[in-house]
Amino acid sequence: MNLSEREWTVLNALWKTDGAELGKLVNALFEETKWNRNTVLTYLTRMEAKGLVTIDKEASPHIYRATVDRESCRKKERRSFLNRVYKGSAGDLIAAFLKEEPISKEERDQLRKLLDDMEV
Amino acid sequence: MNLSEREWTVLNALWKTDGAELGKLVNALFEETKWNRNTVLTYLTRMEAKGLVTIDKEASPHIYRATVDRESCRKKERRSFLNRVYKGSAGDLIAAFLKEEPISKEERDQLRKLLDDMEV
DNA sequence: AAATCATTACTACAGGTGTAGTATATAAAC
DNA sequence: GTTTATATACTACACCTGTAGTAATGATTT
Repeated sequence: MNLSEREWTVLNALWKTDGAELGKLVNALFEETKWNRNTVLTYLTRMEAKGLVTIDKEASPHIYRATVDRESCRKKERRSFLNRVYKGSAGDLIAAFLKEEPISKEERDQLRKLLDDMEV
Repeated sequence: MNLSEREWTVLNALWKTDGAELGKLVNALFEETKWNRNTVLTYLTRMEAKGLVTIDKEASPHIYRATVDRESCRKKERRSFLNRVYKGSAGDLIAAFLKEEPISKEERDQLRKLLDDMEV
C-alpha cells in the first residue's frame, strides 16, 4: 500500500493538474523520466485499479485524476520513513536533515517559530 | 538499490550485534516480526548476494554481519525521501515532522542550536 | 546410536513492478 | 477518404519480494 517511486512521480504530475489527458501527462513526464507513453498508461490503469486514480471515460480522450491528496500521502510516507529508518526518533531525523540540507533564512525563522510555539 | 522495509528490519537487527548467528537473529526478530526462521535465512542470503551482508562460512554456525553502515543507509534514504515526497524542499519536510511528532524539550533546544549555528 | 533440534542449501510460488510491444479504434490533417 | 498520429485495451516478460516448504547435514540429548 506504500506508493512506489514511480507512483509518486505520476501523482506529482497529476497533482499539478486538475485532471489531464494522457498526452499532457506523457509530455509533462517525459522531461523528467523519458517514459514511453504506454508505460505511463500502464501506470495510470494500474493505479486506477488501486484506487489512486480515477479515469473519466465519458470524456474523450479520457481524463485522469488523482483521487488521493498529497498531504495524506505525505503523512503516510513520513510515518513509514520515521519508523523504518529512525525507529520513531523524530529528533534525530530532523537534526539529520537540518545538518545536511541547505535551508534559507526565512525557513530557519519559520522553524524556530515552530519550536518556540511548542514551549509552554 | 533502495532497501526494502524487510531489509531495514534485518539490518536494524544486525546493527545491534557485531555479527550474529542465525538463531540469535531469528529470536531477535521474532518478537517484532514473527518471521519463520527460513524467511530470515532467505533474507540474509539474498542480502548477501546484494552485498548488504557478509556470511562468515568458516564459523559454524555461520556468522552474519551487515556490510553497510547505518548512517550511509540513512543518508540514501533521506535523499530518496526528500526528493520523492518533498521534491527537495527540506524546509517543508522538517516543518511537517516538527508539527506532527512529539519532540522533547532537550531535543528542541538541540534543534534550536543547530538553527542558530547556521546563522552567519 | 536413535531421536531431536538447529543449520544450511535449495526450491517454490504468487503477487508486485518496471517497462514496453501489439492490435485496434479514433481523430486530425491533408 | 486515405495516410498519420493518438488513445485505449490487452498482452508480455523478466526481475524483485514476501513467505515459506523440503531435504540434507550436523550437533545435542538421552
